Order: sequence, then C-alpha cells, then structure tokens
Amino acid sequence: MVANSLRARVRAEMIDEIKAVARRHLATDGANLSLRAVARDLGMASSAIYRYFPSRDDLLTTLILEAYVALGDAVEAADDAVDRDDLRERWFAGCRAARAWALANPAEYALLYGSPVPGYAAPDDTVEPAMRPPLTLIGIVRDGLAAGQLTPPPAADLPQPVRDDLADIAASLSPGMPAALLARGMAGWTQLFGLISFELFGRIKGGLPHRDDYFDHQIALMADLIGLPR
Amino acid sequence: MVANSLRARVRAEMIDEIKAVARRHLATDGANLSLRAVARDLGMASSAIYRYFPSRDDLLTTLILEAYVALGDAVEAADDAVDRDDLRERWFAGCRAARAWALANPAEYALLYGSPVPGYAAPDDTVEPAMRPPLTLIGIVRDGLAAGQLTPPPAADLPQPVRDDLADIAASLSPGMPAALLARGMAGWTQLFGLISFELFGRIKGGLPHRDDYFDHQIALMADLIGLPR
DNA sequence: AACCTGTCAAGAGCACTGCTCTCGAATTGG
DNA sequence: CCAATTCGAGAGCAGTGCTCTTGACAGGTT
Repeated sequence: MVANSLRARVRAEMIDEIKAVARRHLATDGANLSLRAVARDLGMASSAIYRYFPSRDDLLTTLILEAYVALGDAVEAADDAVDRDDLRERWFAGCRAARAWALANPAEYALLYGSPVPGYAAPDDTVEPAMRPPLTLIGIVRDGLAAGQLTPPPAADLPQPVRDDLADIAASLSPGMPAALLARGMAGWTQLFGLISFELFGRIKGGLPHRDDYFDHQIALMADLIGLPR
Repeated sequence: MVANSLRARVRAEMIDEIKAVARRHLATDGANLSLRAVARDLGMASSAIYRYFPSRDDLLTTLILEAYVALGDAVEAADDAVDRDDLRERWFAGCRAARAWALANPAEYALLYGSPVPGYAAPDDTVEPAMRPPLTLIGIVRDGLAAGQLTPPPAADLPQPVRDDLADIAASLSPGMPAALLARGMAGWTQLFGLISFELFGRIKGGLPHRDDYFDHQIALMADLIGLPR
C-alpha cells in the first residue's frame, strides 16, 4: 500500500495547504472568508476545493476545532510549566497564556468566542475541545482545594437553586468541590473571556497604555475572589 | 412647507419601515443580512433602498447606533427606577436590565458586542452611545463613594502603571474617584458582558436551568468585590 | 504491456449578493 | 404651468457558494 499512501500523503499536504491559506484569509476577512479567494491563492479552481472539504462551513469547522485545540494546548502548557503547588502563579500563567494566544491569533479567537456565525451550528466534536480551557483553570481551583490551600466560600452565599445546579456540575468535575467555589471559578473564567474580548474587539478605553499590567491586575482580583493564596 | 413635509414624512416612514424589516432579518441572518431580501420583503426593487441608505454598512451602522441607545436607555431607566441610596439594588437593576435587553434582542446584542464585522469600522458617532451602559454602572459606584457608603480598596493593590492610567480616566469621570475603585467597577462591567455573552452565545449550555439565579449570584459577587454594602 | 478504476482539476452554469447607472414617472417649489 | 427635484424600477457588473459534467492522470490488476 505504499503507492496508495503516496496519494494519501499528497492529499494530506493539500488539505494542510488549504487550511494554511484559509487561516491567512481569516485574519483579514473573518468568518466570511471566500472559498474562491482561497482557491485563487492556491492557483486552483474553486470547485477543486470541494474535493477536500465538502463545504465552506466544513472548512470553517475544521479551523474552529483546531483553534480550540491550540488554545487549550497553550493554556495547559502554561499551567504545566509552573510549580504545581504555586496556585496563584498557575492561575496567572493560564490566564496570560489564553490572552497571549488570543492576541497572536485574533481572527481565530473571534471565531471561537465572538458572535456565532448566523447559519452555522457547532457540531458536537467542538464541545469537548471548547471545554478544555475553562476546565484547566477550574483544575487549578480543584488542586488548591485538595491541597488545603484554599478555603471554600460559605455555601450560604449561593441561592438554593444555583447551589443545586452547580453541585451537579461540581460533582461531575471533582468530588467534594463546593458549589460556591465552582461559582467563583466560573466567574474567573467569565472575567478572563470578557477581558480578552474587550481588548481584542477594541472596546477598551483609549487611555490604557499598560494593558499587560491592567490585565494582570484584573486577573489578580479574580484570584483573590476565588481565594488563591498570595 | 407643508407640501415638502408630506414628502419628508413619507420618506421618514419609509426609512422606519426599512429599519424595521432589517431588524427582523437581523434576528435570523445576523450581520450578513441581505439588502435585496429586505427590499423583497418591502415589495420594492433593491436599488430603491439606496435612495434611503447609501450602503449596506450604513444601514447596519444605523441599527447599531439605535441599539446602543436602546440598551443605554434600558440600563439608565432601570437604575433611575430604584432608590438612589440603595446602591446594591441599583447595581442589580442596571445589570439585570442589560441582560434582559440582550435576551430580548439577541441579534442586536451580538452586533454590538460580538466579533467585529470584518470590513466594518465603527464611526465616531457610536463611541459615545457605546460608553453609556458602562458609565451608568460606574456612576453607581461614584454615587456610593460620594455618599460614603463605599470604602475604596487600598491603592497599593494597583501596580503603579495601572494606577496612573486609571487615575487619568477616573479624574475625567469623577474627581476624587480612586483608581483602584474604578478598576473594580470596570471588572464588574467586564463580568456583566462576559455573563451575557456566554449565556447568549450558547456556551453555558445544559446543567444550569436556573439562569436568572446564577446571573444574580455572579453579579452579587462583583457587587461584593466593588464593596457595595449589603 | 494493456486495462479497468478511483481520484482529481477544470469549466460551465445556477442562484444569490452589493452596488451603479440610466430612464421614465411622479411630486414639488417657484 | 413649468422646471427642478425626487423616486422606483430595470439592466448590468463583479463577486459569492455550490453542483454537475468532462477529460486527464495515477493505482493496482490481469
């Protein structure tokens, strides 16, 4: 099957090339990139693209999926590179990695976390990769609880219905995780997403030159809220 | 000028009708609504639309601007309806109003706070209306400080560069507003945006049936962070 | 070496888009 | 009443996603 694998290899290279060019177009055209333009850049007929991707949405889905994986990898790698016991530094590393990836790949970030493409429905394959970044951050909180470095907030803070909802999720993530703590971890993730989005989508005030420091401080606020020891 | 005003009135009605139909299409097609489809719904030729809006982007800009105003009005009205001295309740009212407006007008919210439309650049007219919702919330914090109900966080929390940046902004908003307090108010606004976006863009998914309560709790967390008295 | 068979690129074509221009028709102000 | 302005409709251009057909090529088999 060596001969067949040659053909398969050429095909794989072609797919990679299409994705690379499409990613480049993504940076300028966003979600409405043109298949024909990609084909033009590759010097091929637009119809030839359909040999490799059944539709434009399918190409987009592939890019989205790979972007989720890339972001997840970046956050996880940053977390892994820090002393496991230094929870606060792990939190900072994970959040900073997410922001750095977003700033380096703004179009892909917009594709993941911007407004959903109208006709487009995310297939099920994307939900698991999409959960990885937040789960990595929640994992830091979980470790802190397990290590006794973190005292959970009073459960009375949580209204009963939310406590029940979150208790189910918490149990599936990590046995013994208090709902109130999970709520604060989710708040941290929400804040991270908001911070990056505001910065990337240009809705941040003009007079904020020291964005890195601002980001760090806002992230520190959430670390305090979660209870990560200084 | 009565005769002229007849034509002007018809024209104004026509513009309103176009905007209304466009808003309806926005709900299904998002940012890539079709001028031709709008024209079809109105029973007119597509070229006729150009008598009223110079381009599709211009129509979108009008919708965006009016959406900002609507959201700003909703938040302000909710804030105004609450006893001025009950800061926490004002915070809740403002945040809930923003969420309610977003849930009622998801497409418009996506247009305002989703990923920016690729080729589209927001004109200057939009920045002032865009600032109204966050400024209303910051105003609550300012009032709390002025009334002495709110003790500002220690300035040492803020790294020097951020303190300087925020001090400039704070001074332009309200004299005497501490930078550290402004930072927390901005964190609250960021969190609000993140919460609404996650809920609206479907990234919260299953396992959280009591969304209202969840939202309230997350907002309460930020109220605590800001220091709004219970 | 000759012969199928599956794969591929290309072209034509359909329905759609934003936008421009022109041409009559209607309305308005003088 | 007439000239000037405004308006709607139609044709047309360049672009889009996508489908279908046609012809060329390489793979493995006989």
